[in-house]
Amino acid sequence: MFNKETEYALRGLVYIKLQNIQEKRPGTTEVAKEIEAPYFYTAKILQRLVRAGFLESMKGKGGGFYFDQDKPDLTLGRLISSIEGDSSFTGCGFGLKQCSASNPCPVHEKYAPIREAINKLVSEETVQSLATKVYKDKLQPVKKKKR
Amino acid sequence: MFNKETEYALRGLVYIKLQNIQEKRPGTTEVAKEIEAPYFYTAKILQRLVRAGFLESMKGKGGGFYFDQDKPDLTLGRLISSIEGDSSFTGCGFGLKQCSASNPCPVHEKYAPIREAINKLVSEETVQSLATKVYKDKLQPVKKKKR
DNA sequence: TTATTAAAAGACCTAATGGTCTTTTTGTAT
DNA sequence: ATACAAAAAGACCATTAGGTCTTTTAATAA
Repeated sequence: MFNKETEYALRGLVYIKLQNIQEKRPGTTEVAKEIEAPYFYTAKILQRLVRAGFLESMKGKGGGFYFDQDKPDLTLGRLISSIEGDSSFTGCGFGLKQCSASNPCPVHEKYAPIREAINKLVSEETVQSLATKVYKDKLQPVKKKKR
Repeated sequence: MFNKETEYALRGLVYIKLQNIQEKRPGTTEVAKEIEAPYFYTAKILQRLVRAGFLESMKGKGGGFYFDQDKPDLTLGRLISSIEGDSSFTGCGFGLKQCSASNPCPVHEKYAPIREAINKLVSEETVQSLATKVYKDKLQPVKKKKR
């Protein structure tokens, strides 16, 4: 669905936040292992996220990555479009450029509700909200249905 | 949303079908112009579609591309996954590989209805159904709302 | 104040996608 | 029968995405 960089970024950030909740600051090695991404590539991606201001880092012994609690939560939408551009959300879902009279796009209407749902999802959910969910699931696993 | 090849293929096929309805068989030149894609690249893509059995072609004077009316309609899903692989539809929407207990994917549930809607759309709509819509819209433009 | 640890920077490589062009084959109209 | 028109084949090139590695900078613990 997304490109590799976005996927690694998303997974890495959620993991980092998850560790932060537990008062830990994971480093590149740990993150790369956890998200099953190549070490150097992970390092590069995390660097970019720091430069973009989405993430903080500490050098030296005991260093690692962490989120600034004072900054607002990072929505999936902002993260994704910072990496892939916002064409993923704004463009016509089926890539039929002009939806004009002379060249109408026949999928547009049918795709509209889907695009709306996606936009809702990525503007409501944040890296932090996802990490929190994972954390809660860890503590208290989902109840099984009766059988 | 999709890669270029998929986009050009989709747009090209819809255009070809649209011409077929009007008893015409467009050639590469015409298709490329219409979909605003590079001539040679369009040629290559159409060739692939013919080889894949999605489309027929005629060489020589008066030649061009057309659909075999006896073949079943080509769903968007089949077209897309023949070009991009089916990972676009089957994978977890947010690329968080394992949705297991140890590494749960927190977006999965929220994305599920969206994926379903997409799957429905791409399995119901076909190149032919889209072309027919465009054709009808051409003949009888959408009614404007009162104002 | 120095050794060690970890991120930052940036050069570099590889594979995949996107795109171009020339030559060959095939069909059809005349 | 032949000229012409059009697709088929396939080599080739450019750009981007994905990935690797070495060197540098900065922080901290001892």
